[in-house]
Amino acid sequence: MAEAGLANRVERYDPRAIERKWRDRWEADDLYRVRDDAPGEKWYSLTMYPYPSGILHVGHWYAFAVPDVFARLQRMRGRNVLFPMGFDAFGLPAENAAIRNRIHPAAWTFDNIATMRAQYRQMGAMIDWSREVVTCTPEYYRWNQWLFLRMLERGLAYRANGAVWWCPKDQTVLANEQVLEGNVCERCGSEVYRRDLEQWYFRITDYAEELLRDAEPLDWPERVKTMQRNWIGRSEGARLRFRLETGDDLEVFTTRPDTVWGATFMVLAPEHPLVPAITSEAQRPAVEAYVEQARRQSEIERQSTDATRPKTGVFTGGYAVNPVTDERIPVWIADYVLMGYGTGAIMAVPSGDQRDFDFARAFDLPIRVVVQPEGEPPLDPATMTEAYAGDGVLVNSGPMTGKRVPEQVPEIVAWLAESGRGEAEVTYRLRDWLISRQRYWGTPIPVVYCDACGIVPVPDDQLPVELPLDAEFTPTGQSPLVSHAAFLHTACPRCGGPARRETDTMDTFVDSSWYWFRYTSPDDVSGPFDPAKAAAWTPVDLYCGGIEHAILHLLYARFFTKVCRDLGLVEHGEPFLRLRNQGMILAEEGTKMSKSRGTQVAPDDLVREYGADTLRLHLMYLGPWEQGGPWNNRGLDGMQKFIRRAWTVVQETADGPFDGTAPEEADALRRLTHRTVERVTTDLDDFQFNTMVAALIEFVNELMRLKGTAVARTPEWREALRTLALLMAPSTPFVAEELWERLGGDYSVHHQAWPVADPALTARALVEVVVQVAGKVRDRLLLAPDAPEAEVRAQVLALPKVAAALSGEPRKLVYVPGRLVNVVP
RNA sequence: GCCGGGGUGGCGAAAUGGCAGACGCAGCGCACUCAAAAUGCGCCGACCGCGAGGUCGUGCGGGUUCGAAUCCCGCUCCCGGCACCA
Repeated sequence: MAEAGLANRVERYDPRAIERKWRDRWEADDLYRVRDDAPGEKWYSLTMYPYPSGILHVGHWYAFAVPDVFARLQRMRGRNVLFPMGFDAFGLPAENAAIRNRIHPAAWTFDNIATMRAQYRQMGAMIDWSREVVTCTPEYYRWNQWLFLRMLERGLAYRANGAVWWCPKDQTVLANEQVLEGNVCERCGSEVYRRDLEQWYFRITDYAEELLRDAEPLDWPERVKTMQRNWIGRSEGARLRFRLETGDDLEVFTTRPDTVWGATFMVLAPEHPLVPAITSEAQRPAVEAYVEQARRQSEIERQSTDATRPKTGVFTGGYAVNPVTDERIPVWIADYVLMGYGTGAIMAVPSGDQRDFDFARAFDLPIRVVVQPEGEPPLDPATMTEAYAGDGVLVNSGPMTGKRVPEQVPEIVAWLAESGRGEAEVTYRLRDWLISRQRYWGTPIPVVYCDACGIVPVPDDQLPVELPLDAEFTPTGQSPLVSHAAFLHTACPRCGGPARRETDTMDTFVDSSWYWFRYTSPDDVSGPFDPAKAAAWTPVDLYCGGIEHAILHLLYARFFTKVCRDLGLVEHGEPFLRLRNQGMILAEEGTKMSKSRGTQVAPDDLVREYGADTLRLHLMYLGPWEQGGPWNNRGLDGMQKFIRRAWTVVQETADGPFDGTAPEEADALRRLTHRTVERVTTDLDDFQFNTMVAALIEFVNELMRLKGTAVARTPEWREALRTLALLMAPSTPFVAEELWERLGGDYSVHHQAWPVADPALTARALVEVVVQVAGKVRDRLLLAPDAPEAEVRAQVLALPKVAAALSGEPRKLVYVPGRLVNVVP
């Protein structure tokens, strides 16, 4: 009978039943509802919201379940934690899926959201769904429009000509990703080309300096900061003025104003506005042909072309005057000069710049040495094989000859400025943000075009400009909204006359540039968010997401935050104080997971078989979270085994009685418990989830070893079991709740305080100290961690193994208390 | 080309100046079982040795140190980012 009773008491671990039970209970109790006024210091943990692409794969779990562990730790520490969730619901894939399957993008999107929402519930993440944000709803994108209008008022949104892809057959603009290799339209296969069209831009370049400077103190991965720094691309130099023979001034930007005496020709970007004016009649056909050919290449293509590609270009027939030498120098055009950077024109100094050197050699243009490296034989233009861009002394440089560079560059710039030839300038690589998209599934840009009044913003009280759901979005070669008469034709808000709406929509990166503010007041109808609530919750304390957003999203989000600050909506200028990037989960063979090749791993099947807790642990245990790596199914069994062992220990020993004594063993157990608390806590704080799990496993392994001994009847054992449930709560929320209940704890384990390690108990009473002779381990000693050196020395030298390895007196003895002794012969 | 990150058992990894390989997977052995599964316990870098034990070992070559996977110099391979930005 007794045996049967015992067998009944030890239930089998059944993840499906346990997880269903607690999921229902938590939802019924609204366990994860976040209250603005709850006690505790606020903690805003944010994970990049997903695109509703269909179903969750393990990558989504990796990105979300692991940060959930961290957020749960903060909550148990007594913080008031916001850990919200939403969907980045506008975008190209919905439109493409709609065209392919003939369903409406809205239907496709909301179906996917429903599926994915249910999957996130499986995960056991502590999401407060009442704060969910879905960006394709008018309640959300209305505020994209509102923010756009505020930016328009301040000149931060503007309309300008920009080069875009144009398909002559479909008569439409194409997105960059619709242009296939060889500059071919993805729909009709026609050759496409660049065309200047008016587009909307955000003036992010106004914030270039601030974006650069404010990134420095952020607790972000260094590589992300470096990528942003490079993207912004600050260059110090000077703007110099050259006089053209047509009478126009031609301005150039250079980082080497000290080399202007070596400028022997000039090069303009093919699109430069002065090209037609400076071109001679004799050269005009060649110039026009070159300009036309350059137009067919995208800016991206031109920028990313290998720098070793042979230089191409054409002489315009025109000349400029070098402002310091008064020499007449030829003006060329070449596609290695980019219209979008600096002034779109350069002074070419072939002796000091490799590109100019290559160009000069290709077209037999003069080269003059102006910087001579010190202590080297004089450079000779006739025999040089490459440009010299290093330090040195100026030669052939009129009054500045003999100046050392770079030390004396400021003096040279001052001299140039005094004589009116130019001035110091800082230039950035960053371009303004082109937000127009000739696409349907996005936020309509809230302006109208009136023949009488021009561009007229839609007044705030007419927002949102709703995206019509009955638009014909199958491909006709036209932007969908253009053919929607009821949308297109409207009355001018200013004069009441007939007007046309803007039919372009906004880049979906606009949606994600402020969404975390919306979580703080998702139902606000008076503004994008409630400034008081935003002030209470933001900036975000911890932002988690993929490294692929290192530049665009994170830069745009920082820009929007600064704009919101300048609009008086928030006080801070940086949205995310701490950033962590998860690595990518790859398919088992180490390649990217792919839907089409069937290498995606579906978490639902794994949850059915193992439960969410096991899957969460497995993802944490795969390796360092910031590194990612190939998926494997096998490790799941190990994690399941760990949970079952924890389960077994608790089931078998939870009922006590805990009235026994075992002085030495109980003391050792307490020390182990506290040491485990310390390891788990510091590993979680350091985002080292894999070693955190290892600490839990070691703890359970030890409890397994001890469960049949007297120590399992002591109060210390009860403390150990309760601590185990608490330490498991963030990682395995379901089974931890079940164990906690079994241990008689108050509901819920997720409302308990995180255990704190007592430093007096984390130290071992005795430690094994390694004894080395000449750096080789010869023996070990059990010593108190603070044993005095004299005593240790005597003990060590008395060891037979040490004596054997040593002849005579040691030269030296190194003692690191609690670690090792090294005897140096 | 420039800037990051990395190279440790059969595999994922740990150790960031102090016992290399914690922990897990796989494998092997034992117990339980009629048997298998499940579970529990043990072994598990290479070489030499019957054994006690010894020698070697963290991509390669050097250096610093009583002591190096860890720090420094040089090289090599892999991954990521940027790349004609004047």
